[in-house]
Amino acid sequence: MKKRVNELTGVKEIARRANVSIATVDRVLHNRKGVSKQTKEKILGIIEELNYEPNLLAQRLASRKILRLATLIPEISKETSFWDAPLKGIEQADKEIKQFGIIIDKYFYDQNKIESFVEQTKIILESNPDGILLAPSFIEESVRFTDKCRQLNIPYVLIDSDLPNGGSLSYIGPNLYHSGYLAAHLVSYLIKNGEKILIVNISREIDNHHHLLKKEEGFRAYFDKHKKPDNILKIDIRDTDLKSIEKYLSNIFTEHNDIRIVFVTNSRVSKVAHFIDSSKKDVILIGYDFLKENIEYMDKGIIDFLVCQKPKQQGYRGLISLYQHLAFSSPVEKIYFMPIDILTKENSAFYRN
Amino acid sequence: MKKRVNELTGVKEIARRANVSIATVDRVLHNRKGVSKQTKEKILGIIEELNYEPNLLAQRLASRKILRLATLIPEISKETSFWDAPLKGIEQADKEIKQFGIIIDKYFYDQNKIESFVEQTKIILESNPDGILLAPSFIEESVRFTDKCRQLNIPYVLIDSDLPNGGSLSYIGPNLYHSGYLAAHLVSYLIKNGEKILIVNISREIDNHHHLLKKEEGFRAYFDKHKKPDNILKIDIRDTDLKSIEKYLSNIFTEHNDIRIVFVTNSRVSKVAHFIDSSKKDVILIGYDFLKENIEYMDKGIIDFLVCQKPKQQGYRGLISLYQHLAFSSPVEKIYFMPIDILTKENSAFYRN
DNA sequence: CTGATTCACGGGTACGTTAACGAATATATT
DNA sequence: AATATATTCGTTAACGTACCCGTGAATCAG
Repeated sequence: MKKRVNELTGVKEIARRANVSIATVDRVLHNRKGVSKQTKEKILGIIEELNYEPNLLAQRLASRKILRLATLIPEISKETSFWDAPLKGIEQADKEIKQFGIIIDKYFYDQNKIESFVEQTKIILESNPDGILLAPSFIEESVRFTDKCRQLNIPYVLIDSDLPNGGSLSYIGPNLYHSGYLAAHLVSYLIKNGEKILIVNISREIDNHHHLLKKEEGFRAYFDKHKKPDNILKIDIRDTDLKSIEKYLSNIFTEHNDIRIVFVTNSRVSKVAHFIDSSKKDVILIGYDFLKENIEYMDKGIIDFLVCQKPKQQGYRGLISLYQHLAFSSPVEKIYFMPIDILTKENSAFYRN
Repeated sequence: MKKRVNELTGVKEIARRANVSIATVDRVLHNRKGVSKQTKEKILGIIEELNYEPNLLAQRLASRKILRLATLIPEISKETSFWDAPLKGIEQADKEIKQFGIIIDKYFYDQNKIESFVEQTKIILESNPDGILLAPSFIEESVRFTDKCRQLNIPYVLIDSDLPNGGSLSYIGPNLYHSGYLAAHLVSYLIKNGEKILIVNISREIDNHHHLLKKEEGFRAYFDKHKKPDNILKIDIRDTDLKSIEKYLSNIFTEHNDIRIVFVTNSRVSKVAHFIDSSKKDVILIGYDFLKENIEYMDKGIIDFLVCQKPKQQGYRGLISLYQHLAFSSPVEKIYFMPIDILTKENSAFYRN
């Protein structure tokens, strides 16, 4: 540890070289008006020459601005604990940037109630935040909301699924199509001739369903492009309670006793696992997401593979992106696809969500 | 954006409540001497009460300390570009924390020359850094070096492989055993009865070899615990040039024409891929690391799976840990195992190293 | 009892940046 | 020409913390 040497950087040095006060340098740096063209260019030249970079610490410290960010994601329901992870990411980001003068207000909606979503968006707009992190489950309503945000010049970041209207500061989430494609690729290693594949979609709300269709599309696309297995079955289940699900599954398994691979297009795979487990079927089960209940079935050897896309990171990165954009106007990747992680019994213990 | 409200936090508020000056509060915070027991306790009480957390920005800004960190990793050789990734991580960390008064000096050694390693450690010790990031390829010499560091009270973080003497601030890297175990688990899905597995170790230096043995051990352990495949072959190749490697492989493939799975225990898998490709063998090839040449063979369909452990993150996290420990004495995970990532042709494009 | 030493504490400046406020000069208006 | 208005710039007080230096009081040595 040494004393800091007297470096010749910073606004002070720039001011000295330009024979002006630091206030003038500051004006140029934030290109505010009140500086003659001449001196402005002179200062810009010196900034270039020194390739000055502002001290972020001092910047944030001296800035009396407070940034208020709002997050809107589904509440954690009994049906699925998926949204626990993004929330954790949000909380972590909150903790890290709280000191930097950032206030984060968290809002939640019920994934089964569109009204709750709309209501929360209204509350958020009234609070007039500086930026928004949104998980847009309901497409139409989300489009309306984000259009409004653009009108009001409030930047927003989307996580988990994208919207068709564009204009977000960034999308951070999975490439659904490719995650399905990957799953099919895995399956291609696992399946033998004559065996059947079963695709299982479990979802109540139509909007979320769109999510699943994208994955299914990718899944099928793989087999269209490569050697097609003899038979791909599919079942859509619109109830999310265990009993209904088991009934549907039981039916289709009775009808087809040569199903070898089961691909569940979302995190409800644990419910399918419950059925497979109790009915002692010998199938390979592939599903989505690093949830406690899924991991348990993986450890038991019922679920073979889980595809996962770092939901916690999505929340975390989303907020950090907003913060960096607002505080330092740093560039943000417009589309940030999460990696498509493959989990098995043997690497899940090391996974970082 | 609003003005910051007049909050009553910070040393000033503590000082006000305790009827002392901020200097005294500061003394207590850094528990330096010069404060009577009475007032110290009073101040500590108030700190507790407000659950005061120091403003890290102001802390770093006001601190005249400069932290100097040294990194020592293998240089990027023609033989393998593996160390490019950790270096990138180091550079990224450098960029991010440069402003916080951190100077990072990078040192490199030749993985084929122990002397170069020893020499660099000497230079580093002479420079008397505040912390060290080390990739300890040569075990014995590294132990000697780190023992010295502990004597001198210089904290160090290990990446990529751990050392037996303990005492590091943190180990950040793979769990080699489990990565081999995982690979075997994958293989168990892919292999059919009667087919043979070939393990390929390619390494010149004995020390690095230890790395590979750990993976092999994990790999074999899986099959010891589960149904054992009929035949696991193994070949140790001590030359790293393509020609020698191909000769060895050619021999063993001639001898055994029913090898179905090839498991290469490190990143040199691309050289094996070259052989497989040109000799048109139909085998499943599993190897390590997200290197350009490996990805190319994966895209061509020659390499089926790559196991990868975020080498860039290792460099990045290592430095960040050191920084946080030294600057804020924040707690650091003693062992941080990287996730064991499975890459295939279909998810490698989304991978973040 | 005097001088030196130690102890407990406060004053004040610095870190690099922001931005409110106001001064000085130039230009426009009547 | 006198006044009003714009333009261009400097002074200065923050932001929250670190730490040097100085002061007064208590304690100790001789």
